[in-house]
Amino acid sequence: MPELPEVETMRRGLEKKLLGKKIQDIEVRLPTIFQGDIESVVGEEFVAFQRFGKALVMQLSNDHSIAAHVKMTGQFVYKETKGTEKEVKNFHPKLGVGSELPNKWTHVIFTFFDGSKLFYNDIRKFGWLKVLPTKDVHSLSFFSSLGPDPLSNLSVKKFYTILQSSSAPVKNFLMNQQKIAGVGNIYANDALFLSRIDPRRSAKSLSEEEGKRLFEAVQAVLKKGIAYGGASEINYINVEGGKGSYQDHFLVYGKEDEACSRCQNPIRRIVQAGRSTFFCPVCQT
DNA sequence: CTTGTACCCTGACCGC
DNA sequence: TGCGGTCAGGGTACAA
Repeated sequence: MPELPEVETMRRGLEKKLLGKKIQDIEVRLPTIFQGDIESVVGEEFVAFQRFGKALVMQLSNDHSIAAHVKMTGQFVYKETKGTEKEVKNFHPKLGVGSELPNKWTHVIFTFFDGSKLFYNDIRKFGWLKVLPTKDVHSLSFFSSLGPDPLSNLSVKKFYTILQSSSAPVKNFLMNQQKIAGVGNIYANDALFLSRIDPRRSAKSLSEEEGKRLFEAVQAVLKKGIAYGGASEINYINVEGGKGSYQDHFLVYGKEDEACSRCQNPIRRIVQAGRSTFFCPVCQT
């Protein structure tokens, strides 16, 4: 579920909590999730946290980085040596994580020299963490094939050019990370609703005006998602163990049969590329 | 080249 | 209460 706004919220949380922290130890409980040499980062400190689409790159003081993708259910949670009452309260048990860490879904534990810890939890084990030289990060196939990020290095003109290169349904286009990076199912649905474009239309069929409308809608929903701290629809939580609230502001996502907020006709659900699409068949054309 | 589909995995949910 | 089946979806491998 984590898409650009959730990962950006994570990035900000990691930056706030971990900048300058020195790694004392990394305990890997599930080797399939963690690749690379731990020894090459022990004793180093975090110097920068970047995000590329839905992926994170945590840079260390010795020219190495830890690249990470949390996929569907990964969580980074930071805790001081002794959890304060407030931290425990913020920790949301309904999201599948109890107040005690580590738990059965904790697969990697970072310990810092000041005694604080960072836990990587992942129910479905789809996520990954990789230690590698910083200069090699963008050679990883995942990063090298990533399209531009709609909130940093993408202009409306470039967006339209990329849009014109694909005959796939525009919904699939938005979710294709090779075209643009960071948009997943929730924000793709909401951006198409906001721009009043039918998700079934071919990407290249959009007029210049529609392309501009869609681009602005994509940026708007992503910014709104970040402003609400992301969507905790399934089990996303932030670095401090708290929830986001964008799920309370979905425009169409998950609203099958509910009245369209614009024209009151029922929202319809269809499946595109194996994913649910929610849209208003009357006012999205 | 593009587009579609199965799969990885587990928890939630539904019907019986 | 519990059991089986289905669904959710990011990315990827592979088929068409």
